[in-house]
Amino acid sequence: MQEPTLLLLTALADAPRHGYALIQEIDAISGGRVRMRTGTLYGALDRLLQQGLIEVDREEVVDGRARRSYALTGAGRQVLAAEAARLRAVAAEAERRMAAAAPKPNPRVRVAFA
Amino acid sequence: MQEPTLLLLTALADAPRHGYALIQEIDAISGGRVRMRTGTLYGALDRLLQQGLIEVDREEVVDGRARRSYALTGAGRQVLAAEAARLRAVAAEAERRMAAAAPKPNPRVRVAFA
DNA sequence: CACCATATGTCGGTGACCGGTATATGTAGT
DNA sequence: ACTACATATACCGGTCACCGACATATGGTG
Repeated sequence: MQEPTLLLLTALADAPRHGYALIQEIDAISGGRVRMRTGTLYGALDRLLQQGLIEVDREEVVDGRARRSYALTGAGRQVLAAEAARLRAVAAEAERRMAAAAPKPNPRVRVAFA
Repeated sequence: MQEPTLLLLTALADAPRHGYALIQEIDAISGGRVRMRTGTLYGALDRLLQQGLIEVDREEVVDGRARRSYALTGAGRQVLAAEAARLRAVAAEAERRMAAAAPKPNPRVRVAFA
């Protein structure tokens, strides 16, 4: 699972959203860092639908424009939770190791936890 | 940056290591979940060397076997720190949103933190 | 003698992602 | 009236990280 896909699931975690809203939501979540392309989005949506991690919530027509909104499934929620836990673990390990490296520690600076 | 590459940098975060040791280290870090292939490893090492995130630490011959160890550069350390922070942020956002969803909250169960 | 651990490396295939393009309507600016 | 932008969905070709398999070589174990 790559970052765009993860952000997609994250953007669906609190409420169902349609494609274009997901692009904007991911832009906001990432602080403008990730601008999801439509090619990535709809490819990812197809893949996630096929994997059963998301489902079509409803289809409607607003102002003459078709709009299809997607929702996380139970499986999707489980996968997202697992993925989030895994990311936290890897981030923690990376930070722990970087702190453990310290070839020339400054004796005036102490950390509160080991 | 994908997970194998991130784990590679993480495995180098506390001390220099050679290729085969990195495979074992990543196996250990991930709790056996990620078994890095040599194809992935040496490809990633070449890429990271080219990007200046790692460097060759030393080359030696042990028991008739060549051994080349790699070390994180300053740039690599910065990138790893940034990546770790980013992952923690995404994981936190995903968990926050999943908690915020709660369509049918059980009133007997309360969370300690909001 | 076979097998596994150690150790480095190449090569072809796959698949997620990117960038560009296409289509269509409503709104705001000039 | 024309242009540009926001909204909205969708396809397609290219790239590149990763995977799986294979190749090579030595030392230790059953």
